[in-house]
Amino acid sequence: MTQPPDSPPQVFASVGDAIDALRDSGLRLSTARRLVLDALFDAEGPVTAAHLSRTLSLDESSVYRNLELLEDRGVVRHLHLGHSPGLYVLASENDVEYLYCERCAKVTAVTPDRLDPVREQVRREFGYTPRFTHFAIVGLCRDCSG
Amino acid sequence: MTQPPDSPPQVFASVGDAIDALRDSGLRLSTARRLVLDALFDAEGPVTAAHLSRTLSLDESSVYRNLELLEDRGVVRHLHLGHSPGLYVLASENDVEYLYCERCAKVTAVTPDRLDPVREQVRREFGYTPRFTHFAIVGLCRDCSG
DNA sequence: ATCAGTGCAAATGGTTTGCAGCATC
DNA sequence: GATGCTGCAAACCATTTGCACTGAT
Repeated sequence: MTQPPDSPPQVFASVGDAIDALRDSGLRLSTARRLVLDALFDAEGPVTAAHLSRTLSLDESSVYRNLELLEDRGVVRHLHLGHSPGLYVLASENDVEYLYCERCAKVTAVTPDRLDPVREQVRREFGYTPRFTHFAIVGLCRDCSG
Repeated sequence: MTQPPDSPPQVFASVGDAIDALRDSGLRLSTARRLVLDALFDAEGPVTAAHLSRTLSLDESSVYRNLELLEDRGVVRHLHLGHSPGLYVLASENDVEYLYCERCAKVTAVTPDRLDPVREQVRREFGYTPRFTHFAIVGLCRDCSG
């Protein structure tokens, strides 16, 4: 169950910085933790816990525990594209929002400011301020909406 | 896995009509099926399979099988509000779209035409045509967005 | 009498939890 | 040496599937 801003995003320039900060807050730097952080720093985009578990040869429960801990600390966040399992990314100052094609699975990531007009329109019209960082906008991309 | 328009919505004025149509298409009218349809006709809003199973004293697998069958026939559809399990409703000519507050769980249902301007804006700007019938717009309602 | 539809039980996928041992502080 | 973190196993929730039996046609 993930509520809005779990914690303010904590952005670090490198794995080292992130680890320093974590150590300072009284956590240990285990091999698994370092591997997960490394992988997230290197990742192209959001990845699943299963993927991390497989590629890093770590137990899935351990991966989930680390991701949860990092998410609580604001270092990581997760999102859902339609029915997809949780996808994990490093948090960034301005968390990216996603559009997802439910037909061809194409994903487009955009900075929140680009969706602000949409957000504003929904807020004015319906009183809800949408957040597409955690649950993507789901629909059909240009190619699929024929 | 649910793709866009599973089938065009089949709208019936009463349970009887729906059942007639189903029988015509070669299906049997079992007690369980009738109970599920009755319950959906009577329901205030979208309900879970678990809820139907409990209140109707039917096996959950049977409920899921009936819902799936009805969804394939366009009589029923299902949706997700954030992390919620599947919620099932009768299909209607113009399927309602939902806004969901991830803080207080408030739900607002609106007719698609009211969201058309938003849809159009997203389409113009990003090339995606969002469909909020299956995955709701998730964010904060007025009261919760302080 | 046929065979679609049922309940029960077991399997699935994603995620969480309990626990005993290991490794980091 | 204390204890945070690990892997393993088992549990969890939502959903699906296999199967032998039952009941609508």
